[in-house]
Amino acid sequence: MTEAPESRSARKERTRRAILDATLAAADQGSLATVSLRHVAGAAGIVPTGFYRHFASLDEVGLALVDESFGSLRQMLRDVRRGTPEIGGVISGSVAILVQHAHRQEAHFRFIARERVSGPPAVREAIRHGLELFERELATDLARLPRSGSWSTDDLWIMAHLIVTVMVSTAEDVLDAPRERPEREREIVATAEQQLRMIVVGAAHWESRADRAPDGQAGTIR
Amino acid sequence: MTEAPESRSARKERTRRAILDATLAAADQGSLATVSLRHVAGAAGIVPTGFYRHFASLDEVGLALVDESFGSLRQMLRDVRRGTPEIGGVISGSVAILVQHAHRQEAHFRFIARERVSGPPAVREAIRHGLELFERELATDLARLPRSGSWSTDDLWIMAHLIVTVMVSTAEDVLDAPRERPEREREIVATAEQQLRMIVVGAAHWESRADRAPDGQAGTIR
DNA sequence: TGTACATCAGTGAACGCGCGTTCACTGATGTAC
DNA sequence: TGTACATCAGTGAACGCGCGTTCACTGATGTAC
Repeated sequence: MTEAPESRSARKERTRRAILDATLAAADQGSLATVSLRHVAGAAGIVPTGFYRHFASLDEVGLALVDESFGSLRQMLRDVRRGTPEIGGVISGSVAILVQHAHRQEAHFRFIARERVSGPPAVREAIRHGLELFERELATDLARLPRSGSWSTDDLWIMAHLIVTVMVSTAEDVLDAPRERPEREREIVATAEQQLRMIVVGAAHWESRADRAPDGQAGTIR
Repeated sequence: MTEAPESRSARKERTRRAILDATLAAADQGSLATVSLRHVAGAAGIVPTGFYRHFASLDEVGLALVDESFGSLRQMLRDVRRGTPEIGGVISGSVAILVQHAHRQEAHFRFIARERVSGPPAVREAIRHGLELFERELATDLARLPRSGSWSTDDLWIMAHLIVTVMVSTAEDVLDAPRERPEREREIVATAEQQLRMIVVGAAHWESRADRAPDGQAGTIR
Protein backbone atom coordinates (compact mmCIF):
# COMPACT_ATOMS: atom_id res chain seq x y z
CA MET A 1 0.00 0.00 0.00
CA THR A 2 1.44 3.32 -1.14
CA GLU A 3 0.38 6.45 0.73
CA ALA A 4 -0.72 9.14 -1.72
CA PRO A 5 1.39 12.18 -0.86
CA GLU A 6 -1.17 14.94 -0.24
CA SER A 7 -0.23 18.29 -1.73
CA ARG A 8 0.04 21.33 0.49
CA SER A 9 -3.01 23.02 -1.10
CA ALA A 10 -5.07 19.81 -0.83
CA ARG A 11 -4.28 19.54 2.85
CA LYS A 12 -5.16 23.20 3.35
CA GLU A 13 -8.48 22.71 1.57
CA ARG A 14 -9.21 19.72 3.80
CA THR A 15 -8.63 21.79 6.93
CA ARG A 16 -10.77 24.59 5.55
CA ARG A 17 -13.58 22.09 4.99
CA ALA A 18 -13.14 20.81 8.54
CA ILE A 19 -13.46 24.36 9.89
CA LEU A 20 -16.66 24.94 7.90
CA ASP A 21 -18.16 21.64 9.05
CA ALA A 22 -17.14 22.18 12.66
CA THR A 23 -18.62 25.69 12.67
CA LEU A 24 -21.90 24.51 11.12
CA ALA A 25 -22.19 21.72 13.69
CA ALA A 26 -21.26 23.96 16.63
CA ALA A 27 -23.68 26.70 15.54
CA ASP A 28 -26.48 24.11 15.54
CA GLN A 29 -26.21 23.92 19.33
CA GLY A 30 -26.99 27.55 19.97
CA SER A 31 -26.06 29.96 17.20
CA LEU A 32 -23.11 31.30 15.29
CA ALA A 33 -22.71 34.00 17.94
CA THR A 34 -22.16 31.41 20.68
CA VAL A 35 -19.56 29.42 18.74
CA SER A 36 -15.99 29.81 19.96
CA LEU A 37 -12.97 29.91 17.72
CA ARG A 38 -11.07 27.61 20.06
CA HIS A 39 -13.80 24.99 19.94
CA VAL A 40 -13.98 25.11 16.14
CA ALA A 41 -10.21 24.83 15.84
CA GLY A 42 -10.18 21.88 18.21
CA ALA A 43 -12.97 20.11 16.30
CA ALA A 44 -11.15 20.80 13.02
CA GLY A 45 -7.99 19.21 14.39
CA ILE A 46 -5.79 22.29 14.54
CA VAL A 47 -4.50 24.55 17.26
CA PRO A 48 -6.51 27.79 17.86
CA THR A 49 -3.97 30.04 16.16
CA GLY A 50 -4.03 27.84 13.05
CA PHE A 51 -7.56 29.07 12.39
CA TYR A 52 -6.20 32.41 11.15
CA ARG A 53 -4.44 30.71 8.22
CA HIS A 54 -7.94 30.13 6.77
CA PHE A 55 -10.31 32.84 7.99
CA ALA A 56 -9.92 36.21 9.67
CA SER A 57 -12.91 35.59 11.97
CA LEU A 58 -15.88 33.32 12.58
CA ASP A 59 -18.08 35.86 10.79
CA GLU A 60 -16.14 35.08 7.63
CA VAL A 61 -16.81 31.39 8.11
CA GLY A 62 -20.47 32.32 8.50
CA LEU A 63 -20.47 34.13 5.16
CA ALA A 64 -18.90 31.11 3.46
CA LEU A 65 -21.63 28.92 4.99
CA VAL A 66 -24.31 31.27 3.67
CA ASP A 67 -22.88 30.85 0.16
CA GLU A 68 -22.90 27.07 0.50
CA SER A 69 -26.45 27.05 1.85
CA PHE A 70 -27.82 29.09 -1.04
CA GLY A 71 -26.12 26.64 -3.38
CA SER A 72 -28.41 24.00 -1.85
CA LEU A 73 -31.45 26.24 -2.30
CA ARG A 74 -30.76 26.94 -5.94
CA GLN A 75 -30.37 23.22 -6.58
CA MET A 76 -33.77 22.79 -4.96
CA LEU A 77 -35.36 25.32 -7.29
CA ARG A 78 -33.86 23.47 -10.26
CA ASP A 79 -35.43 20.23 -9.00
CA VAL A 80 -38.80 21.93 -8.65
CA ARG A 81 -38.56 23.29 -12.18
CA ARG A 82 -38.04 19.80 -13.51
CA GLY A 83 -41.29 18.66 -11.84
CA THR A 84 -44.73 18.30 -13.41
CA PRO A 85 -46.21 21.51 -14.84
CA GLU A 86 -49.92 21.36 -13.85
CA ILE A 87 -50.89 23.50 -10.83
CA GLY A 88 -52.08 20.89 -8.34
CA GLY A 89 -49.08 18.70 -9.04
CA VAL A 90 -46.72 21.61 -8.83
CA ILE A 91 -47.83 22.40 -5.30
CA SER A 92 -47.58 18.98 -3.69
CA GLY A 93 -44.49 18.22 -5.77
CA SER A 94 -42.78 21.41 -4.68
CA VAL A 95 -43.59 20.89 -1.03
CA ALA A 96 -42.27 17.33 -1.25
CA ILE A 97 -39.03 18.58 -2.79
CA LEU A 98 -38.75 21.28 -0.14
CA VAL A 99 -39.16 18.74 2.66
CA GLN A 100 -36.71 16.34 1.04
CA HIS A 101 -34.08 19.03 0.66
CA ALA A 102 -34.69 20.27 4.19
CA HIS A 103 -33.85 16.81 5.47
CA ARG A 104 -30.84 16.25 3.22
CA GLN A 105 -29.34 19.68 3.89
CA GLU A 106 -30.70 19.88 7.41
CA ALA A 107 -27.74 21.73 8.87
CA HIS A 108 -27.71 24.31 6.07
CA PHE A 109 -31.47 24.94 6.33
CA ARG A 110 -31.28 25.34 10.08
CA PHE A 111 -28.33 27.67 9.69
CA ILE A 112 -30.17 29.97 7.27
CA ALA A 113 -33.40 29.98 9.31
CA ARG A 114 -31.55 30.79 12.52
CA GLU A 115 -28.91 33.26 11.38
CA ARG A 116 -31.43 35.08 9.19
CA VAL A 117 -32.81 36.67 12.35
CA SER A 118 -30.06 36.27 14.94
CA GLY A 119 -26.77 36.19 13.04
CA PRO A 120 -24.03 38.82 12.93
CA PRO A 121 -25.08 41.83 10.77
CA ALA A 122 -22.92 40.83 7.78
CA VAL A 123 -24.33 37.30 7.81
CA ARG A 124 -27.92 38.52 8.15
CA GLU A 125 -27.42 40.89 5.26
CA ALA A 126 -25.95 38.12 3.08
CA ILE A 127 -28.95 35.90 3.82
CA ARG A 128 -31.39 38.74 3.15
CA HIS A 129 -29.74 39.31 -0.19
CA GLY A 130 -29.71 35.61 -1.04
CA LEU A 131 -33.42 35.26 -0.26
CA GLU A 132 -34.15 38.30 -2.42
CA LEU A 133 -32.40 36.71 -5.39
CA PHE A 134 -34.26 33.50 -4.64
CA GLU A 135 -37.59 35.36 -4.68
CA ARG A 136 -36.67 36.95 -7.98
CA GLU A 137 -35.94 33.53 -9.50
CA LEU A 138 -39.23 32.21 -8.17
CA ALA A 139 -41.14 35.19 -9.60
CA THR A 140 -39.66 34.43 -13.02
CA ASP A 141 -40.76 30.82 -12.71
CA LEU A 142 -44.28 31.88 -11.66
CA ALA A 143 -44.50 34.09 -14.76
CA ARG A 144 -44.07 30.95 -16.87
CA LEU A 145 -47.08 29.19 -15.32
CA PRO A 146 -50.05 28.65 -17.71
CA ARG A 147 -52.44 30.93 -15.78
CA SER A 148 -49.95 33.68 -15.16
CA GLY A 149 -51.34 36.02 -17.83
CA SER A 150 -53.55 37.93 -15.43
CA TRP A 151 -50.79 38.75 -12.93
CA SER A 152 -48.96 42.04 -12.96
CA THR A 153 -45.25 42.28 -12.18
CA ASP A 154 -46.11 43.53 -8.69
CA ASP A 155 -48.50 40.64 -8.15
CA LEU A 156 -45.76 38.19 -9.15
CA TRP A 157 -43.34 39.75 -6.68
CA ILE A 158 -45.85 39.67 -3.89
CA MET A 159 -46.78 36.06 -4.59
CA ALA A 160 -43.14 35.05 -4.71
CA HIS A 161 -42.49 36.85 -1.41
CA LEU A 162 -45.49 35.17 0.21
CA ILE A 163 -44.51 31.74 -1.12
CA VAL A 164 -40.93 32.10 0.14
CA THR A 165 -42.28 33.17 3.55
CA VAL A 166 -44.43 30.04 3.66
CA MET A 167 -41.49 27.90 2.51
CA VAL A 168 -39.17 29.24 5.18
CA SER A 169 -41.82 28.78 7.83
CA THR A 170 -42.57 25.23 6.62
CA ALA A 171 -38.90 24.28 6.60
CA GLU A 172 -38.58 25.60 10.17
CA ASP A 173 -41.61 23.58 11.26
CA VAL A 174 -40.36 20.40 9.60
CA LEU A 175 -36.92 20.64 11.19
CA ASP A 176 -38.44 21.44 14.59
CA ALA A 177 -40.86 18.54 14.48
CA PRO A 178 -40.00 15.78 16.98
CA ARG A 179 -38.39 12.83 15.23
CA GLU A 180 -40.46 10.36 17.17
CA ARG A 181 -43.74 11.70 15.72
CA PRO A 182 -43.52 11.26 11.94
CA GLU A 183 -47.25 12.00 11.54
CA ARG A 184 -46.50 15.56 12.69
CA GLU A 185 -44.48 16.03 9.51
CA ARG A 186 -47.38 14.83 7.40
CA GLU A 187 -49.58 17.44 9.09
CA ILE A 188 -47.05 20.17 8.37
CA VAL A 189 -46.81 19.10 4.74
CA ALA A 190 -50.60 19.01 4.37
CA THR A 191 -50.90 22.46 6.00
CA ALA A 192 -48.24 23.91 3.69
CA GLU A 193 -49.99 22.46 0.65
CA GLN A 194 -53.32 23.91 1.72
CA GLN A 195 -51.74 27.29 2.36
CA LEU A 196 -50.14 27.32 -1.07
CA ARG A 197 -53.43 26.24 -2.64
CA MET A 198 -55.19 29.12 -0.88
CA ILE A 199 -52.58 31.49 -2.26
CA VAL A 200 -52.89 30.10 -5.78
CA VAL A 201 -56.70 30.20 -5.65
CA GLY A 202 -56.46 33.78 -4.43
CA ALA A 203 -54.07 34.67 -7.21
CA ALA A 204 -56.27 32.94 -9.80
CA HIS A 205 -59.30 35.03 -8.78
CA TRP A 206 -57.20 38.11 -8.32
CA GLU A 207 -57.88 40.09 -11.48
CA SER A 208 -61.64 39.43 -11.39
CA ARG A 209 -62.14 40.83 -7.89
CA ALA A 210 -64.28 43.97 -7.77
CA ASP A 211 -62.67 45.27 -4.57
CA ARG A 212 -59.12 44.84 -5.76
CA ALA A 213 -56.82 47.60 -4.66
CA PRO A 214 -59.66 50.03 -4.00
CA ASP A 215 -57.20 52.58 -2.71
CA GLY A 216 -55.17 52.44 -5.92
CA GLN A 217 -51.95 51.57 -4.13
CA ALA A 218 -51.05 48.66 -6.36
CA GLY A 219 -48.55 50.70 -8.33
CA THR A 220 -46.50 51.59 -5.29
CA ILE A 221 -45.86 48.06 -4.12
CA ARG A 222 -42.28 46.69 -3.95
CA MET B 1 -39.52 67.84 50.74
CA THR B 2 -40.06 64.51 52.47
CA GLU B 3 -38.50 61.42 50.91
CA ALA B 4 -41.07 58.67 50.48
CA PRO B 5 -39.63 55.65 52.31
CA GLU B 6 -39.66 52.85 49.69
CA SER B 7 -40.77 49.51 51.05
CA ARG B 8 -38.48 46.50 50.77
CA SER B 9 -40.81 44.71 48.33
CA ALA B 10 -41.19 47.85 46.20
CA ARG B 11 -37.43 48.22 45.97
CA LYS B 12 -37.11 44.55 45.05
CA GLU B 13 -39.72 44.90 42.34
CA ARG B 14 -37.86 47.90 40.97
CA THR B 15 -34.62 45.91 40.73
CA ARG B 16 -36.46 43.03 39.09
CA ARG B 17 -37.83 45.45 36.48
CA ALA B 18 -34.32 46.80 35.92
CA ILE B 19 -33.03 43.26 35.32
CA LEU B 20 -35.80 42.57 32.80
CA ASP B 21 -35.18 45.85 30.97
CA ALA B 22 -31.41 45.39 30.97
CA THR B 23 -31.72 41.84 29.61
CA LEU B 24 -34.14 42.92 26.87
CA ALA B 25 -31.80 45.73 25.83
CA ALA B 26 -28.68 43.57 25.96
CA ALA B 27 -30.31 40.76 23.98
CA ASP B 28 -31.14 43.27 21.24
CA GLN B 29 -27.42 43.53 20.46
CA GLY B 30 -26.94 39.89 19.61
CA SER B 31 -29.30 37.48 21.31
CA LEU B 32 -30.31 36.18 24.70
CA ALA B 33 -27.59 33.53 24.40
CA THR B 34 -24.86 36.17 24.13
CA VAL B 35 -26.07 38.19 27.12
CA SER B 36 -23.92 37.92 30.24
CA LEU B 37 -25.26 37.84 33.76
CA ARG B 38 -22.53 40.22 34.91
CA HIS B 39 -23.44 42.78 32.27
CA VAL B 40 -27.14 42.60 33.13
CA ALA B 41 -26.41 42.97 36.83
CA GLY B 42 -24.20 45.96 36.15
CA ALA B 43 -26.83 47.62 33.96
CA ALA B 44 -29.47 46.94 36.60
CA GLY B 45 -27.33 48.62 39.24
CA ILE B 46 -26.53 45.60 41.37
CA VAL B 47 -23.51 43.42 41.94
CA PRO B 48 -23.40 40.13 39.89
CA THR B 49 -24.30 37.92 42.84
CA GLY B 50 -27.33 40.07 43.59
CA PHE B 51 -28.92 38.74 40.41
CA TYR B 52 -29.66 35.42 42.11
CA ARG B 53 -32.03 37.11 44.58
CA HIS B 54 -34.40 37.57 41.61
CA PHE B 55 -33.81 34.83 39.04
CA ALA B 56 -32.01 31.49 39.01
CA SER B 57 -30.63 32.07 35.50
CA LEU B 58 -30.90 34.28 32.43
CA ASP B 59 -33.15 31.67 30.84
CA GLU B 60 -35.69 32.42 33.57
CA VAL B 61 -35.48 36.11 32.72
CA GLY B 62 -36.08 35.10 29.11
CA LEU B 63 -39.26 33.22 30.06
CA ALA B 64 -40.53 36.26 31.96
CA LEU B 65 -39.86 38.41 28.91
CA VAL B 66 -41.81 35.97 26.72
CA ASP B 67 -44.81 36.38 29.05
CA GLU B 68 -44.56 40.15 28.88
CA SER B 69 -44.24 40.11 25.09
CA PHE B 70 -47.34 37.99 24.60
CA GLY B 71 -49.18 40.44 26.83
CA SER B 72 -48.41 43.06 24.17
CA LEU B 73 -49.62 40.75 21.42
CA ARG B 74 -52.92 40.00 23.10
CA GLN B 75 -53.50 43.72 23.58
CA MET B 76 -52.90 44.09 19.86
CA LEU B 77 -55.52 41.48 19.01
CA ARG B 78 -57.99 43.32 21.24
CA ASP B 79 -57.29 46.53 19.33
CA VAL B 80 -57.85 44.74 16.01
CA ARG B 81 -61.15 43.34 17.27
CA ARG B 82 -62.36 46.83 18.05
CA GLY B 83 -61.65 47.91 14.44
CA THR B 84 -64.14 48.18 11.57
CA PRO B 85 -65.84 44.90 10.58
CA GLU B 86 -65.90 44.99 6.76
CA ILE B 87 -63.24 42.88 5.02
CA GLY B 88 -61.23 45.53 3.15
CA GLY B 89 -61.12 47.77 6.19
CA VAL B 90 -60.21 44.88 8.47
CA ILE B 91 -57.10 44.14 6.43
CA SER B 92 -55.56 47.58 6.17
CA GLY B 93 -56.74 48.39 9.68
CA SER B 94 -55.14 45.25 11.09
CA VAL B 95 -51.87 45.82 9.29
CA ALA B 96 -51.81 49.41 10.57
CA ILE B 97 -52.37 48.21 14.13
CA LEU B 98 -49.66 45.55 13.72
CA VAL B 99 -47.15 48.12 12.51
CA GLN B 100 -48.09 50.55 15.26
CA HIS B 101 -47.65 47.90 17.96
CA ALA B 102 -44.39 46.72 16.40
CA HIS B 103 -43.02 50.23 16.80
CA ARG B 104 -44.37 50.82 20.30
CA GLN B 105 -43.23 47.45 21.61
CA GLU B 106 -40.22 47.26 19.34
CA ALA B 107 -37.95 45.51 21.83
CA HIS B 108 -40.59 42.89 22.67
CA PHE B 109 -41.35 42.19 19.00
CA ARG B 110 -37.69 41.84 18.16
CA PHE B 111 -37.19 39.57 21.15
CA ILE B 112 -39.97 37.20 20.08
CA ALA B 113 -38.90 37.15 16.42
CA ARG B 114 -35.28 36.43 17.32
CA GLU B 115 -35.59 34.01 20.23
CA ARG B 116 -38.35 32.09 18.44
CA VAL B 117 -35.66 30.52 16.28
CA SER B 118 -32.43 31.02 18.19
CA GLY B 119 -33.34 31.15 21.87
CA PRO B 120 -32.64 28.58 24.58
CA PRO B 121 -34.93 25.51 24.23
CA ALA B 122 -37.24 26.51 27.12
CA VAL B 123 -37.67 30.01 25.69
CA ARG B 124 -38.31 28.72 22.15
CA GLU B 125 -40.90 26.30 23.48
CA ALA B 126 -42.66 29.07 25.43
CA ILE B 127 -42.81 31.24 22.31
CA ARG B 128 -44.07 28.33 20.20
CA HIS B 129 -46.83 27.74 22.72
CA GLY B 130 -47.71 31.43 22.91
CA LEU B 131 -47.99 31.71 19.14
CA GLU B 132 -50.19 28.62 19.07
CA LEU B 133 -52.61 30.20 21.56
CA PHE B 134 -52.48 33.36 19.51
CA GLU B 135 -53.41 31.43 16.35
CA ARG B 136 -56.28 29.83 18.17
CA GLU B 137 -57.61 33.22 19.24
CA LEU B 138 -57.26 34.48 15.69
CA ALA B 139 -59.11 31.43 14.28
CA THR B 140 -61.99 32.18 16.64
CA ASP B 141 -62.08 35.76 15.44
CA LEU B 142 -62.02 34.64 11.79
CA ALA B 143 -65.00 32.37 12.47
CA ARG B 144 -66.98 35.48 13.41
CA LEU B 145 -66.36 37.22 10.08
CA PRO B 146 -69.48 37.64 7.88
CA ARG B 147 -68.25 35.34 5.08
CA SER B 148 -66.88 32.64 7.32
CA GLY B 149 -69.80 30.21 6.80
CA SER B 150 -68.07 28.31 4.03
CA TRP B 151 -64.88 27.59 6.00
CA SER B 152 -64.31 24.34 7.86
CA THR B 153 -62.55 24.22 11.19
CA ASP B 154 -59.40 23.00 9.44
CA ASP B 155 -59.60 25.83 6.92
CA LEU B 156 -59.85 28.33 9.78
CA TRP B 157 -56.80 26.87 11.47
CA ILE B 158 -54.79 26.93 8.29
CA MET B 159 -55.82 30.49 7.50
CA ALA B 160 -54.94 31.59 11.02
CA HIS B 161 -51.56 29.89 10.75
CA LEU B 162 -50.87 31.52 7.40
CA ILE B 163 -51.94 34.95 8.64
CA VAL B 164 -49.74 34.69 11.73
CA THR B 165 -46.81 33.66 9.52
CA VAL B 166 -47.36 36.74 7.37
CA MET B 167 -47.72 38.91 10.46
CA VAL B 168 -44.47 37.68 11.99
CA SER B 169 -42.67 38.12 8.69
CA THR B 170 -44.12 41.63 8.24
CA ALA B 171 -43.15 42.66 11.76
CA GLU B 172 -39.61 41.41 11.11
CA ASP B 173 -39.44 43.38 7.86
CA VAL B 174 -40.77 46.56 9.47
CA LEU B 175 -38.29 46.43 12.34
CA ASP B 176 -35.42 45.64 9.96
CA ALA B 177 -36.25 48.49 7.59
CA PRO B 178 -33.68 51.30 7.69
CA ARG B 179 -34.98 54.25 9.69
CA GLU B 180 -33.75 56.71 7.12
CA ARG B 181 -36.02 55.30 4.40
CA PRO B 182 -39.60 55.67 5.63
CA GLU B 183 -41.00 54.85 2.16
CA ARG B 184 -39.61 51.31 2.63
CA GLU B 185 -42.08 50.83 5.45
CA ARG B 186 -44.96 51.92 3.21
CA GLU B 187 -43.87 49.29 0.68
CA ILE B 188 -43.80 46.61 3.36
CA VAL B 189 -47.24 47.61 4.58
CA ALA B 190 -48.66 47.60 1.03
CA THR B 191 -47.10 44.19 0.38
CA ALA B 192 -48.52 42.75 3.60
CA GLU B 193 -51.98 44.11 2.73
CA GLN B 194 -51.84 42.59 -0.76
CA GLN B 195 -50.70 39.26 0.65
CA LEU B 196 -53.56 39.21 3.15
CA ARG B 197 -55.99 40.19 0.40
CA MET B 198 -54.72 37.30 -1.73
CA ILE B 199 -55.27 34.96 1.20
CA VAL B 200 -58.76 36.28 1.85
CA VAL B 201 -59.68 36.09 -1.84
CA GLY B 202 -58.35 32.54 -1.89
CA ALA B 203 -60.37 31.66 1.19
CA ALA B 204 -63.50 33.29 -0.24
CA HIS B 205 -63.28 31.15 -3.39
CA TRP B 206 -62.19 28.12 -1.46
CA GLU B 207 -65.33 26.04 -1.19
CA SER B 208 -66.29 26.61 -4.82
CA ARG B 209 -63.03 25.26 -6.25
CA ALA B 210 -63.46 22.03 -8.21
CA ASP B 211 -59.91 20.85 -7.50
CA ARG B 212 -60.07 21.34 -3.76
CA ALA B 213 -58.26 18.67 -1.78
CA PRO B 214 -58.43 16.14 -4.62
CA ASP B 215 -56.40 13.69 -2.56
CA GLY B 216 -58.90 13.84 0.32
CA GLN B 217 -56.25 14.79 2.87
CA ALA B 218 -58.19 17.73 4.31
CA GLY B 219 -59.36 15.71 7.28
CA THR B 220 -55.85 14.96 8.46
CA ILE B 221 -54.67 18.54 8.64
CA ARG B 222 -53.57 20.03 11.98
C1' DT C 1 18.62 14.44 -10.56
C1' DG C 2 20.53 17.35 -6.81
C1' DT C 3 20.99 21.45 -4.10
C1' DA C 4 19.76 25.77 -2.01
C1' DC C 5 16.28 28.64 -0.77
C1' DA C 6 11.32 30.28 -0.19
C1' DT C 7 6.84 29.42 1.27
C1' DC C 8 3.47 28.78 4.60
C1' DA C 9 0.15 25.46 7.37
C1' DG C 10 0.36 24.41 11.72
C1' DT C 11 2.67 24.97 16.66
C1' DG C 12 2.92 26.32 21.52
C1' DA C 13 3.70 29.64 25.07
C1' DA C 14 1.90 33.62 26.87
C1' DC C 15 -1.19 37.65 27.72
C1' DG C 16 -5.01 39.91 29.91
C1' DC C 17 -10.10 39.56 30.25
C1' DG C 18 -14.81 38.63 31.42
C1' DC C 19 -17.33 34.85 32.66
C1' DG C 20 -20.78 32.10 36.29
C1' DT C 21 -20.98 30.68 40.74
C1' DT C 22 -19.56 29.85 45.90
C1' DC C 23 -19.58 31.83 50.27
C1' DA C 24 -19.75 34.40 54.46
C1' DC C 25 -21.07 39.10 55.29
C1' DT C 26 -23.77 43.61 56.25
C1' DG C 27 -27.19 46.53 57.48
C1' DA C 28 -31.67 48.47 56.52
C1' DT C 29 -36.53 47.02 56.70
C1' DG C 30 -40.11 44.39 58.82
C1' DT C 31 -42.38 42.09 62.73
C1' DA C 32 -43.60 40.22 67.36
C1' DC C 33 -44.26 41.50 71.81
C1' DT D 1 -44.13 53.78 71.68
C1' DG D 2 -39.89 51.00 72.52
C1' DT D 3 -37.11 46.94 72.25
C1' DA D 4 -35.33 42.62 70.60
C1' DC D 5 -35.06 39.66 66.94
C1' DA D 6 -35.87 37.88 62.04
C1' DT D 7 -35.74 38.64 57.33
C1' DC D 8 -33.43 39.21 53.14
C1' DA D 9 -31.73 42.48 49.10
C1' DG D 10 -27.52 43.59 48.11
C1' DT D 11 -22.12 43.13 49.01
C1' DG D 12 -17.34 41.87 47.93
C1' DA D 13 -13.63 38.62 47.80
C1' DA D 14 -12.32 34.62 45.65
C1' DC D 15 -12.26 30.52 42.53
C1' DG D 16 -11.13 28.22 38.27
C1' DC D 17 -12.17 28.43 33.29
C1' DG D 18 -12.39 29.29 28.41
C1' DC D 19 -11.95 33.04 25.57
C1' DG D 20 -9.49 35.78 21.24
C1' DT D 21 -5.25 37.29 19.82
C1' DT D 22 0.06 38.24 19.79
C1' DC D 23 4.30 36.34 18.61
C1' DA D 24 8.37 33.86 17.30
C1' DC D 25 8.94 29.17 15.89
C1' DT D 26 9.20 24.62 13.08
C1' DG D 27 9.52 21.67 9.48
C1' DA D 28 7.42 19.66 5.46
C1' DT D 29 6.25 21.02 0.72
C1' DG D 30 7.23 23.62 -3.33
C1' DT D 31 10.29 25.99 -6.60
C1' DA D 32 14.35 27.91 -9.08
C1' DC D 33 18.51 26.78 -10.95
